[in-house]
Amino acid sequence: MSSIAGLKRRLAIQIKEAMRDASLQLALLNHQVGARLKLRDVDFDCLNLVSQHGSLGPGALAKLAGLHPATMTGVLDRLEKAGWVARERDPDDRRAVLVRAAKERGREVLDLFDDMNGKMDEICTDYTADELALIAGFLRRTAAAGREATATLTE
Amino acid sequence: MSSIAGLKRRLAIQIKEAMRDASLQLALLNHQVGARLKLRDVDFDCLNLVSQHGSLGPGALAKLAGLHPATMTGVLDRLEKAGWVARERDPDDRRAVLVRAAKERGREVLDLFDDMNGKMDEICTDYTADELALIAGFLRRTAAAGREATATLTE
DNA sequence: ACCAGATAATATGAGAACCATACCATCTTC
DNA sequence: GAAGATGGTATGGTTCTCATATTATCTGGT
Repeated sequence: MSSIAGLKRRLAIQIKEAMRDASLQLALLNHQVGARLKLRDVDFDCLNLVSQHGSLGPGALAKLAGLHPATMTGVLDRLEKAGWVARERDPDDRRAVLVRAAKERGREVLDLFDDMNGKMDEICTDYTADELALIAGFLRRTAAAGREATATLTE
Repeated sequence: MSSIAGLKRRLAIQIKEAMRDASLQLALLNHQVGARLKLRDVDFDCLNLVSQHGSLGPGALAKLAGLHPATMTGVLDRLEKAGWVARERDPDDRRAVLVRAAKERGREVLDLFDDMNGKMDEICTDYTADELALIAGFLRRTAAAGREATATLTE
């Protein structure tokens, strides 16, 4: 009943609930930040993917985001017009296009996340270095799990 | 340079990066799960808000989700038609409407998250009860910070 | 080298979504 | 009870999404 295993099971449930809540809240925060930047949610997600992956084609990006390729054309049109990304021709394949994030506007995003970042820093001060490393590892594993679960669902 | 404070600062940055990555991946996972259920991203978010808050009106829901009230009418029309939520009249205020999540379809969602939940359980087995409690607390504080940061941005 | 088929991206057009405004019903205050 | 506030939704114009078709380029087989 109150075995260690049972306790851990309950804690795992709490973690999943808390992660779900955090995920929802961060999505809503993204929505607000995006709104300030005149960015649609899906556009913001795509911009983040481009930032993360460095440089990739519209097709690959559409696959990652779970969007139709034609939809990605529209997303990139908006992002390019607003100066968030640039389309470059792939030197090795003249059909292909490479999307690159424009570095200049990164500061605007950071400013809007400033409040949230400050709060996260405050929270972090309450933990030891070992504890922070533990949490960082957990979050990285969670992100990886999300990536895999998404891939499983799309294949 | 390699003081404890400096180390902690670097770890805090890593945590913020990992959290941002996890948030993006979970958003993409939500997108895939939603797609299987014929749910738009925004509809899924609203459904989660209703599940979380129990019962509330379209107006309050629109405020939480950062949407225009008229948009929420469309969201609720879709959710109601597909049987995800029910609109009930508020007995105390005949203008008002109360939105309630329909319990029946919860299983469908859980099934689609089954893979992700299993992966999270696996990850959790690698931590002690104390560590899990620490992580759960951190996540709850992160969710709260997100809520506050969003509120600050919308006011 | 050439041709057939595959691949990358985008144009087109139909249907749907989003939201500003207007509107109706009901509540609250004086 | 009247005036204004509030909650929700109908309407209509703009924008977005995506299936399909199109164009340009690449690849493999002969």
